[in-house]
Amino acid sequence: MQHDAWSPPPVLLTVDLVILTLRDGHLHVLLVERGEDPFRGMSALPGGFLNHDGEEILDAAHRELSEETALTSSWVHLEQLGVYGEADRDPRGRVVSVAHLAIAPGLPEPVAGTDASDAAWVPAHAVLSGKVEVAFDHRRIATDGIEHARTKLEFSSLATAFCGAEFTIAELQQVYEAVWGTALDTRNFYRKVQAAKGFIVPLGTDRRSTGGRPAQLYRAGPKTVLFPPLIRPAPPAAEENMRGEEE
Amino acid sequence: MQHDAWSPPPVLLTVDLVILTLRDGHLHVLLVERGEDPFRGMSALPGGFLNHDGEEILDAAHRELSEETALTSSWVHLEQLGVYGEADRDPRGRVVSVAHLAIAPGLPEPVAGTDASDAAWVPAHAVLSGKVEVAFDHRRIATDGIEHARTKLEFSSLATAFCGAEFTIAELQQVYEAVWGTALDTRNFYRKVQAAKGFIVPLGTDRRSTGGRPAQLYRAGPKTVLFPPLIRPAPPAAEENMRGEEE
DNA sequence: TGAATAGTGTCTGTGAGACAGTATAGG
DNA sequence: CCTATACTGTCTCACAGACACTATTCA
Repeated sequence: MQHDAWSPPPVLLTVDLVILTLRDGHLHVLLVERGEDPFRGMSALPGGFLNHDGEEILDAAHRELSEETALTSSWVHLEQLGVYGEADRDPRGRVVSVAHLAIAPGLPEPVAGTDASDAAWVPAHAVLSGKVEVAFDHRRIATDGIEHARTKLEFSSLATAFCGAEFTIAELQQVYEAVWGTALDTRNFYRKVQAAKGFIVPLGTDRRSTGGRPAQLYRAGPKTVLFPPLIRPAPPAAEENMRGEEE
Repeated sequence: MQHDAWSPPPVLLTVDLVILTLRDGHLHVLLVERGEDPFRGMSALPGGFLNHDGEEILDAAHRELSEETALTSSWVHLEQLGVYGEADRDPRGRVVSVAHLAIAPGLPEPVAGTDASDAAWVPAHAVLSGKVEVAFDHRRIATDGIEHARTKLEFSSLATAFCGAEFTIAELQQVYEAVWGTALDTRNFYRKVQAAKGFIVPLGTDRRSTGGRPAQLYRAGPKTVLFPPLIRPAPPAAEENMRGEEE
């Protein structure tokens, strides 16, 4: 942190958001259509520059989030993901982006932000697979964000952020299945979420009917870290290479 | 990432390093004595501003690392930790720091860097407990870095970065014990590290004598993520509150 | 042969996955 | 009573922690 008399080179700081939600049982990412150069007309993650008046980075992320989704801070999970600052990532010059991960309960419809021409929920697999082109290094950022969410579902109560204030265990299971992209055994899932004390707490005998037996309602519990964790099933690996990546 | 005609406020970017190593069986952090204002004479994490010529953030971290420890990039683990950009964290103005975590094998002696008056290995607990005062928000950064390393030891082969190219299982166990601050059962440790295929690979029948039976030498294996992981023993909790933090 | 370090084998309980049936509502 | 959804109980196996002894070198 020490410095000499020479003035260090200033950079421009932006905040970019990987906003995830569940729509019809599938994981979606919010993308906006860029209304300005560079990459005008192309899809990109929502985000923007810091305000002038010494705005905090996290505050800027909250601001962008509410501009894009009309979501209040409550019931939204927001955390820092990492810095993306490669020198050539933005043709305008040295622009360093602080990426954030936001998790929101299913939202009715996207809201066009002030800066963006249009906003839309895009299936996560379309972004991951490259079927949808995105500006800058935003595919990388989105990929990192989704993987971060997948991992964090195992060890934290992050999944409840995809649900509203009240939810059933079946809904919670759908969250895990959608984010992980795998089917889970209902009985084992019930056992495990209830074994992790402090994860979810039952709301009296409340219920909600959809044509079958009413379901118990739960809300998020006080615990942030899950113990025991809900380990993600290993994807079918090519024999003797179970889980574990080469260097 | 969209922007208007107004020019966004530039910020100054620094790179700060949490460099960890093992010395006489204890975890140590490298601190430098600041030679410049602000906080002149106080301890701080090594770091500095980006160079002018479009230097990459990771390159800057490598540069600071070698300036401070005379360590080549090889055998050093270096990864991004996070961004620390609170508006009032630096009295000079808006200075945003990209913190990095570096893990190095035991180094003989610290090397005074170009910018720092002095550099010294400080026991991690002295920094965590607050016994050593550090400048800026560097205690927070160091705390986050150490916790990150502790967690990552469970699921990745990071521990081998604390060792040289060749090491014994006993040495590897000392790494885990020092970083986690707990004693481990030798027999279970042997079983687990050998069960995680690709973690360590034996080097023929090489050996090294220190007065007892020669030990098998190993080197780091190709796998980066450990499966099964080496779960950190839960610290003795106050009954019925085993692992899991309040919100 | 004694000291010092390296390495191994077993038992037991808990948790994870596989699996099938019961319970309660609306029509 | 049929359908649709919510929930529960058991068995088995693999892994984790606790624990004690054997192996190899040097002085």
